[in-house]
Order: sequence, then structure tokens, then C-alpha cells
Amino acid sequence: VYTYSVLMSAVARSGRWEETLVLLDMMRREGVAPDHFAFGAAVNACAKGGQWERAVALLDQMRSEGLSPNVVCFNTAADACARAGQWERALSLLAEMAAVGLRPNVTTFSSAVAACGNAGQWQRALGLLEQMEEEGVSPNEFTYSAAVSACGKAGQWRPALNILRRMRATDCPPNVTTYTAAIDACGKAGKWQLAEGLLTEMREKGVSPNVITFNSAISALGNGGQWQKALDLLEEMPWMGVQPNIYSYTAAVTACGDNNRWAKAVGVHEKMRSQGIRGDEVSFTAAIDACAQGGAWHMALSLLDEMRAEGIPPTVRSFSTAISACGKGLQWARAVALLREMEGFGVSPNEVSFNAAIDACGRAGQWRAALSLLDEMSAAGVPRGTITYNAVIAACGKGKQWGRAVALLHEMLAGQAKPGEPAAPAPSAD
RNA sequence: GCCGACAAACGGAAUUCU
Repeated sequence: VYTYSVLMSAVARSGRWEETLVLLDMMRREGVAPDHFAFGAAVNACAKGGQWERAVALLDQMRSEGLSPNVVCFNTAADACARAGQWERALSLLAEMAAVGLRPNVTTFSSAVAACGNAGQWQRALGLLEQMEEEGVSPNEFTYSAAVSACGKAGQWRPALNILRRMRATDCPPNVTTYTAAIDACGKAGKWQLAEGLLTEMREKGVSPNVITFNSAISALGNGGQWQKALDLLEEMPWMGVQPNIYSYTAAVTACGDNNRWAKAVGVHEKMRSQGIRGDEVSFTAAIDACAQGGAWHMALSLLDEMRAEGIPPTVRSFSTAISACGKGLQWARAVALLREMEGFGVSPNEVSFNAAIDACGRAGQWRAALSLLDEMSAAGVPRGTITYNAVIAACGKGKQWGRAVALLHEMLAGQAKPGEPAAPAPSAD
């Protein structure tokens, strides 16, 4: 039993849940009854592998084999729900624990808070903080950080900062992760000055920022329009003993790109590579996107070539971004050509790729080309989305093809009869 | 007590509007 569960925990870390289930079966076949550790490892593998239903089902499986799930098993299943944003399931596991006489601990609550946060339920996350204290369980850094992150994801920077304030009054003061989550929360809300202030504050309090903290701060500055400050911080972080990684550079590339500084973005990306950090598909795509936003379609295409020359296979996102770059530069023929070429590189265009190409045609007044792409899309088995219709309707509008635009609108509405789907944004009616 | 299972923070793409 011991040997098996050690083996399973190793497999679990890599998220290979299928293998842990096979191992469970092997144990049974050899007449070895899986214990809490073995099941715990299997539940963990399901959690890491994104299989929250299986994780929860394993708890029932345990019972049918005569084992009552313990707190760790519940916690691990709650973590699976948290990762999937299944807050209702996470909360029902909490309730279930109480029903079978188990006391949820701080880990249980932390996962439940994270589950709410990942589902956008920030008020519920805060409610859980209160609830756990009422039940005599003190939140720790994990819980608080999850709560700050929950607020941040929902754009709630004030409650996020309130949690930090509250922590200062406990014997669990904010640590580097909490500060990082708070910086990220401020950044997402465009509050770059607050993010900057938190970075200063933490250092004053003797909490050393790590690379993730700096990356969040760079993004916060970029998101607040402060691309120059973002670049400055990238330069300064080594002085504070933290070497930038590829995430840091990519955040800086995005900061420049989102603020209409495509040449700076490309420069930062090059600098990264001159520092011995190889670009990857994400960093290149960020640089291509910076060019797209700046209308620098030619540079976007060069970057796409460059990444291939470096042996970094462009992804569907890379291609879609480059198509968009061509479109914004009114290079519709190049956009369409790229759409057709990508298949040759082993990358199938998806809905986004087609949308970008259709938009490229529309911008250039090529409504016929846009319509034929719509047909091609169906022929390729790629479903049309709301955005597809918006783009193609806009293309017809630009080409003064009112009848076609209206027909497409009706087609879109007719095909959208699925209840529960969000309604299409109303196209402007001129 | 530890030596077998559990938890938190950061980066990339499309349409319109902001």
C-alpha cells in the first residue's frame, strides 16, 4: 500500500490522472486495498488534471470500498473544484464534511475561497472569511491571498486593500504572495499608483518582492498607461536582486504595445533575447500584437518569420494576431494569404483566425471577400460565432450592402436560439 | 515532531462600443 501511494503521488504531481486510476485498479487486483493516501493521491491527480467531477466521484468510490474520506481527501477534492471555478461544488463539499462529522480546516476554507474567486464570486469569498472565523478556524496567508485574488479578479481593489489592512492587525501579516495579489488587483483596476505604493510599502516592511511581484507591478503600470515606468521597473528590478524572466519581458512588451509603442515593444523583446533569454511563442505573439496595435504590419510579419527561423512554432494565436496586424494595416490580401498559409505550417485556423481575416477584408471594403471567407469557414467546419457575424455584418455595412447585412443579422439571430446564451450586442442601426 | 496524499499571487490573439 505504501509503495503504491508513493508511486501515485509522484504520478499525481504531473496531473496524469488516468495513470493513477489504473494504479488504483492494479492495487485492488493484487488484493491490496487502497487507503486514504492512495485515494488522496488519485484525487490530487484529478485535481491537477482538471477533472473535478472525477475527483468528487472518487470520494463516493472510497465510501463504496468501505473507506470514509478524511479531511485531506475532501480538501483535495475542494481544490479540484476551486481550479475549475466550481464554487457551488466546493461549498457543498464543505457542508458535506460537516454532515459526516469532519471539521473543515484552514486548507478547506482556502480552497473554497479560491473556488469562489475563480468563479467571480468575490462577496462569497469574503463571506467565507467571516464564516471560518465564526467556526474558530483562523485564516492564514493562503486564505487571505486567495481572498485578495478573488477581489482582484472581480476588479474590486478596495476590498482587496481592506483585507491587507485587516491582516496587519493579526499575527498573520501580509507576505509576498498577498502583496503580489494586491498589486495585481490594483493593476487590473487601473490603479497603478496604488500598485506602486504597495511595492514601496512591502519593501519598507521587510517583505522582499520576488519576480512575480515585479511582473505584476510591470503589468499594473502598463495597464495604467505608464509604459515608461514599466520599462524603468524592468531595468531596476535586478538592482533589488531579482532577475527578470520571460514573463517580466512579456509583460513589458505588452505594456508598450497596449500603449501604442510598438517599436519600444519590439526593442524590449530584442533586448530580452540579447540577455540570453530565448523568446517563446507567447513573447513573440505579444510582440506581434504590439505591432498589430500600432499598425506595423510589416514588422508583425517579420516577427512571425523570425520565430519560425528560431525554431519556435507559431501557434494559432500567433497567426491570428499577425492576420489582425495585416487587417489593421489594411493589407487584406496578405491577411487572407496568411490564413491560407497557416494550414501548411500544421496550424488549423480557428474561429478567431477567420474573424480576424473577415475583419481585415471588411476594413478594406472587401465585402465579397469577407462573405466568401464566411463560406470557407463553414466548409472547414469552423463554427461561426457572434463576433464572426458582427465582423461580416460590419463588412457589408462598410460596403453599403444593407440587404446582405440585414439577412446576416437574421441568420445570426435564428441560429442563436440557444437559451441561456448571452444576447448578441445590438449592431448600430444606420 | 519529521520521514507516504491537500491549498494561494504574474504574461499573449479576433468584431463593435467604452
